[in-house]
Amino acid sequence: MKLSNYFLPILKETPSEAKIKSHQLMLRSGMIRQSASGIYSWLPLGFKVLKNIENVVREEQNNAGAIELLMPTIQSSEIWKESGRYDDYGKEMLRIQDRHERDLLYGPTNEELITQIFRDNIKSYKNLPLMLYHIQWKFRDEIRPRFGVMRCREFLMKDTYSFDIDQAAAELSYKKMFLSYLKTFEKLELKAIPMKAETGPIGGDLSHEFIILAETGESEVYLDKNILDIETKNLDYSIESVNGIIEKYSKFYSATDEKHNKDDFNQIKKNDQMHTRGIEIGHIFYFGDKYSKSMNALINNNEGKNINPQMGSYGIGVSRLPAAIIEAKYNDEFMKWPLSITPFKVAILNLGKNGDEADQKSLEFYNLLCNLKLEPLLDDTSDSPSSKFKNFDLIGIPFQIIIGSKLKKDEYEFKEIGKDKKILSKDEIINFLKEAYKIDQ
RNA sequence: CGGGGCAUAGCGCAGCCUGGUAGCGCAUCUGGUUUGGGACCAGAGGGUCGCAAGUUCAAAUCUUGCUGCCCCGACCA
Repeated sequence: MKLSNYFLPILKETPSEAKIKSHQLMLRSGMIRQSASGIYSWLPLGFKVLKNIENVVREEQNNAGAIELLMPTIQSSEIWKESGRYDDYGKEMLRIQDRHERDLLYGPTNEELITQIFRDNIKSYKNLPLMLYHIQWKFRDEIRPRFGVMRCREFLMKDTYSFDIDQAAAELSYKKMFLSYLKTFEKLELKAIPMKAETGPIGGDLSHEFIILAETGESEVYLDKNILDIETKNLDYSIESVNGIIEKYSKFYSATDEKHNKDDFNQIKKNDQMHTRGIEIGHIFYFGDKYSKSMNALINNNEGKNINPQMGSYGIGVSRLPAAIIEAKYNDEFMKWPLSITPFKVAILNLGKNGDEADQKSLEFYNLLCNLKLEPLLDDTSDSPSSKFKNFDLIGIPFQIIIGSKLKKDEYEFKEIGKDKKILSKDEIINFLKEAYKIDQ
């Protein structure tokens, strides 16, 4: 993409309504614009990041054996009346009437709908276990939206639902998701810590929140530092690995303030005690037959008896993640996106003038990178070099190729954000990028 | 919903107290000079001062009501 053809409205100044760095940065770098309190438009740059995150999440759901489908944003009130949540959910649910004065709602979550789909189509234990998920916009009419996309009313969520024949099988599904969450957040370069959680209005008794540490986080958290050292890089979905995963974490103390227990916490060595804040980026629940029972979802077990399947649900706040990642990775001078989700893989800063050598070198390099699927963003505007430097440090594309008039024919300045500039040849840069992004050719 | 604050050009703000021609910086457009860490000169465009009512000869400015937005709290992915 050439910047001269792109839509990237960068703000030099910070809008006064943004109070935390992720919100400020997302506004300044032209990722989002607010439409109403807690409701945002995603501009091209932000949209790319969002879609890339969505894909990382999707890929790992698929690896875990979950199957993607898509349910609507608007739901009928009927099924919510069946489960009893039409009244329980309260004012957070946005209720709508159509022209026939039928009661509809903008879905805040999808347990009812997925249970309906399940009960209408699955009748036998032979079809279990089953994990279904979708990535869809939700609406919760929060009392107080804040912090940009971190806590908004309309948000994109990945929600998975598991159906199993009995509790033991359901716990295995739960552990699978637990593991897939660790892998997902690992790919996003986030250190996510699972913590035992309250189950809230969704109900049930086995539940974990996945939290990343950040001073601006909304939850207070207490933990044993050693939990941060648990290795998540080489996890696989073997039965041993899945079965052991929760135990690995339960060896070390970690809790949000709701579940915090002072006595337990004080048994940790003083040096290992950590009290800080965190951002919740995922939440998983096992809730048994809460919905399958109230909504009369029945399957035949291997004795020919009708039973209610055991269910769980597993959410990841996809639209919250860009902000959470910024909170975790921005260091007051520059932003560097994780390679797995960066909006462009490499930036080319053309410091030359129309038609001069640097300009030509930039275009050639640009075309080459496009052909290699290294998705470059070329700054071909006539802005001053210094303004280009500032803009690109703000946007956070991990690598920059800087092409000015200083260097010889096959010399280019190459910078990885946060590190010193190097002078490299074209081939060296391309090999480096191919390796960084694991592109073979 | 309780408490606090804000609303003037795309963004950041001044003007309001003490009523009388709507301003500054950035951004935008035109022309020119520039070009390695947010360049310079000259010119231009852009506003029902959030909405409504009231007071007044006269309201961005004073009064009342409404709406929107932000912050703190209770609630949450």
